Amino acid sequence: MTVRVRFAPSPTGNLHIGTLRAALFNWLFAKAKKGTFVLRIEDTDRERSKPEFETNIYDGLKWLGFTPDEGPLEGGDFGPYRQSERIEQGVYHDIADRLIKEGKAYYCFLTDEDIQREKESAIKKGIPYVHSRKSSEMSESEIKNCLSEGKPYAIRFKMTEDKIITFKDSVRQTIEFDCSLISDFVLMKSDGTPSYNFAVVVDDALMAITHVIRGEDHISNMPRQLSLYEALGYKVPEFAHLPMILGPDKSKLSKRHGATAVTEYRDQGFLKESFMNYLALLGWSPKDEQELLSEDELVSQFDLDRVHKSGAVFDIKKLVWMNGQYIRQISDSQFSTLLRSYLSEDYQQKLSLLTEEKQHLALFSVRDNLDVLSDINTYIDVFLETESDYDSKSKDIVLNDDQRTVLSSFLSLSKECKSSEEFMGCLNSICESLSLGKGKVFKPVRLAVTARQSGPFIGDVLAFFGVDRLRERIQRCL
RNA sequence: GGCCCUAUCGUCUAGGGGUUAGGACACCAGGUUUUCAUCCUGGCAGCCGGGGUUCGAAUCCCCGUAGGGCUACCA
Repeated sequence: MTVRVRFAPSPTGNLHIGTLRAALFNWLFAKAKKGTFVLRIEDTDRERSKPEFETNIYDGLKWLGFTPDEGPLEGGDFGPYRQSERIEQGVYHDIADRLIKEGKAYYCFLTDEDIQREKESAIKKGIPYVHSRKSSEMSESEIKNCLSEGKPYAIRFKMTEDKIITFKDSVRQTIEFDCSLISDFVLMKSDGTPSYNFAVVVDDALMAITHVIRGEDHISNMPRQLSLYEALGYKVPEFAHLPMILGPDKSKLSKRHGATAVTEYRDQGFLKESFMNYLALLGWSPKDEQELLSEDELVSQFDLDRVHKSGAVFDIKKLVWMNGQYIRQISDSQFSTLLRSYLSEDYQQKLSLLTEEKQHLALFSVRDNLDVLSDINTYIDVFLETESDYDSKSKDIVLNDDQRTVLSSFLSLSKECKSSEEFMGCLNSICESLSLGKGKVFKPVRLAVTARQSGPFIGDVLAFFGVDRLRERIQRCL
């Protein structure tokens, strides 16, 4: 049987790290098993679901290349793939009706206040709250009356009592629940939309999902969902519950931690390679100790049996390190194209005025300095600022005698220099002839030439400006 | 409160009866072009606690403790 997995986000917010990691694991599993990766939009929350969030989810998936095999935009044989559209088709309504007829569900006319009162009295008595099931005892004529009066109602599922329900999780071991502790839960809300627990079971079954891979926060829903599978006579899929991704305070990663949309990481200049690689290592580990893994390596090595059980703190520092690794690893042309796209419009404009050679020099001189690609805008300033910008900074430069000596000897020795290598040769020979350490020579040159203490590789900087412009700047400092 | 899950360096993790408990990030020191970096080398640092089982426990079991999740007509 071919594997069918699904990624089922709700468009009630931008795509977040935790959600994306679930997508990644589903996608990796589908690729590894040559299965089908289904995208289902769970937009049953009419209040909070927004089209722009669905777009953001698509943007995030697209960035990493997780193209759904079936989904709202892709289509497929098990559609529609938006729950809102499935509601319109009456999918859930029909099934809920069937459960009522079979006596497995009932109309519930209790108001929020009624339920609140039940809860409070349970707390007072110190016993766990379980829904009272009052409405299920109504006679048929009572029900008809309420219905014809137009009284708002929900449809509740009658939980099996006095039963221990068990399932085997692919990540953990056997987990069991005592059903007598679980309330009759809502199948259809009073607004006619299905609840999460109902919709998820119906859709996973109807979409022939074979493996449900999702966050650990769904474990507590298992007794409800498993009871539904049983009541509906559906085949139960395999379940794998992924550990949570945590913030620095070890609670579930959320906006509180500044957990921004996945697209913001893209916009800052994290590479999709490093983002995917890092995320894969959050909750899963390969057999050997290699940590830098390509997409293909990830796919070929991924398996559910190496998924971890405990939560993992999202460590931006390691992501940054990994991003640097990939920035230095990708091809020159890839680097150049990608990096240019992160340049501000102003810098793009200024850069385009330069020769190819100078553009290349400016872009590649900072490759080792970059953590994220958008950093280019702070580094490249030294190459693109106007002469008057430079002047305003350089006028405060104060040089000592040694530094003046270095600069004058640079002036006389660098006349023939053109390339980065030639300039470095020149600087090194100054070190020797003046018996000075490299820092004593490099520093004043950089200072005089750029009016900065640090910056891109000095050889490239000198080659970029060329002898004439260097001479001009240095003489103004002396 | 009830139910469920989890527990190896600060962080991500390997290891699952006998290991000098391994790697990575971060941090510190040294070396590369005494710039910021990159890169290389070295260092610091860990099995939550208590009981059992066993010749032997970080590893298996139980109990604590801690953290997390769920307890919605959110998903």
